[in-house]
Amino acid sequence: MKIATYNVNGVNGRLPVLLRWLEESAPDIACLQELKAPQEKFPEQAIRDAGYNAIWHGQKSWNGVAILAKNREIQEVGRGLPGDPEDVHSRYIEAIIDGIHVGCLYLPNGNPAPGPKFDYKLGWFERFTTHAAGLIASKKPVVLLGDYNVIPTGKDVYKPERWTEDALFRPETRAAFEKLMAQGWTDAIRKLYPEETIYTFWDYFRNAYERNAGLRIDHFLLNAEMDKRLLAAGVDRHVRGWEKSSDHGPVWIEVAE
DNA sequence: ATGCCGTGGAAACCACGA
Repeated sequence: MKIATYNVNGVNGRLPVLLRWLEESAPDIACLQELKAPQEKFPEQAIRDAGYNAIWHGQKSWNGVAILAKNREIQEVGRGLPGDPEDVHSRYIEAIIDGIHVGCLYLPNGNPAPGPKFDYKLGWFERFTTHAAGLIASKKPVVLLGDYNVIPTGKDVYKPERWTEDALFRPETRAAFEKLMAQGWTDAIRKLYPEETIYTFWDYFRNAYERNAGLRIDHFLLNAEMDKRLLAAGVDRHVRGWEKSSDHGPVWIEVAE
C-alpha cells in the first residue's frame, strides 16, 4: 500500500501535472497541500475520473488540504487544526482509511522571522504537537504527513549556513520539531535513508532543481503501529522536472497491507 | 544575500510562498 504527500502549489493550475503523477505513481492514498482554491473550486470530478475519492478543506487564494484514496472509503474525522477557534487557515484534515489514521498537514511557513508570521507558525506547531500527543499512543497505525515547512537538520538543506535565520531552520523551529519527535514518532525517510541527501523541494529560480539546491521539508511521521508496517520510501524527484511543475516533489512510503 | 519564479485574485499590481 502506497501513501503519498504532494504540495501541489495550486490544485487547478497544477491539475494536468497532478493527474499525470496520480496515474504514473498510483498511490493508494495521496495527501495534497496548498490547493489555493476555495471549497467549491476543487476539481472533484477530474479527481474522481482518475479513480480517487477525495475529501478536502479549501480556502480562497491560499492554503487548502485534501486527502485522496483509490478504491477505498475515506472516513473523515476532522478538518481544521483544533485548539484555536480564531485560526481560520485550512491547513489540516484528518481521516481513517482502511484502519489507518491519516493526518494531512500544511504547517505555516513563518517567514519573515521574527515577527507575527513566525509567532503564528510556532503557535500552530504547539497546537499540532498537542494534537499529535493524543494520536501517538493509538493502537491504530497513524501517519502524520505533509508539508511541515521544517528543515530538521543541516543534512536536509543544500547550504545550511544560509538558512540559520530562516523560519524553516531557526533553532526555535527545529526545537519544536524535536519536541514533536520526542513523543516517539518515526521520520520514515530518515529511518530508511539515515545519511543520504534527500530533498523534497527546489526553488523555481536560480536553477535550484538542476543544481539540486533543495530542502527536505515534506515528512512522514509514523507511530509504532505504522512503523512496524513500513517497507519503503522515496521522492518522485523527476516530477519536479516536468513542465509546469510544483516547486515541491511528491514523496511516498510503501507499507504492508 | 537575494522572491531572480509561479500562483491566485484582483486589477493591470499585489500578497504570498520557502
